Amino acid sequence: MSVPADDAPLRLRLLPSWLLAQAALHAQRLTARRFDVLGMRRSHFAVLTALADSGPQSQADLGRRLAIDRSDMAEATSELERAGHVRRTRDPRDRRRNLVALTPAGVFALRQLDAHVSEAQEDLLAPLIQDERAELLRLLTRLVEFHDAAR
Amino acid sequence: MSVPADDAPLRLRLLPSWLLAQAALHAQRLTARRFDVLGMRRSHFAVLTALADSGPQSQADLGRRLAIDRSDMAEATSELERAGHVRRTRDPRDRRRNLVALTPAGVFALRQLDAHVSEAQEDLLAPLIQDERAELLRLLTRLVEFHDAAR
DNA sequence: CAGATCTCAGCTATACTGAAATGC
DNA sequence: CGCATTTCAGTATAGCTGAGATCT
Repeated sequence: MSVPADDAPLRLRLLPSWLLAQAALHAQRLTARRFDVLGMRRSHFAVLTALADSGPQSQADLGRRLAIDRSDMAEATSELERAGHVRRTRDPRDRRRNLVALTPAGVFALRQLDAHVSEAQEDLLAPLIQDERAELLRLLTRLVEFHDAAR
Repeated sequence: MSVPADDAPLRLRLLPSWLLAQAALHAQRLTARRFDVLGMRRSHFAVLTALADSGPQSQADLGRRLAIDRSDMAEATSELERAGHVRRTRDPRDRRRNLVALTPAGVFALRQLDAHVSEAQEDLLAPLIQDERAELLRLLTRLVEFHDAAR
């Protein structure tokens, strides 16, 4: 039985950036499958989640919050609108902005997505016990916050 | 000061797959810059490292070791060959196989890459102390090995 | 005027699939 | 024959850039 993690050169196996890339790839495969079934992608889930969390927002705000590019936000929002999951309206107080808001169908879709995403997390973290999961989250959060701030 | 990690919805901030994606993206930005300067990409570095570690190998073996697709391996190998960093020869004992071997220029390039990659790791892990770095490596390795095995 | 927002066209890297040619 | 290896063409996603139109 020969698998990458066993056979990869030691230099790579000990390289944080390589490990992160491999782990993220596994995570992405686990979630992508589920999003696919519902005809969605990660960015759609992120946008719906942000709207449920903080209410109607402009695309620019969503993009900043979710670290999604303005250009990709425009596309994702269009797709969500076409699917009936969000409504886009001109912000009357600043007519440059699109106010994006959840529709009832969007709320429903998000509930389905949440269930699928939770399953994927369980699959992803299967090899770790509770304390290890918490520690991994803590360390990743520390990394992400540090590098987000340094921009 | 508003940055994604502070403002992102709590559901996302606590989502392992999301955190992994964000962390891997930061890691990738840190390494990509350095590879770019040398006209290389991550797969080139991985291939050179595997060849330095275990000697001449077929593309199929390299692909399995490094979790790089056969198709992408063919392209990366061609690019490395064009740059003079590897030599491709038909394996006389199995003429389906390309034996890929490091050239002196490849050894030299790898030394440069190693230095740049090490810098990037330091930048990436800056917010963590030694014990935390070791723990992160341990947890990521556990994750990756588990999911590699489950294929 | 400078600067923010949105949109669109287009680019690159990465991961992956299908099929053909070749050889075991 | 079935199967492995390499190559090529093509697909999809993600991240990103530049430019133009619109608005503050």
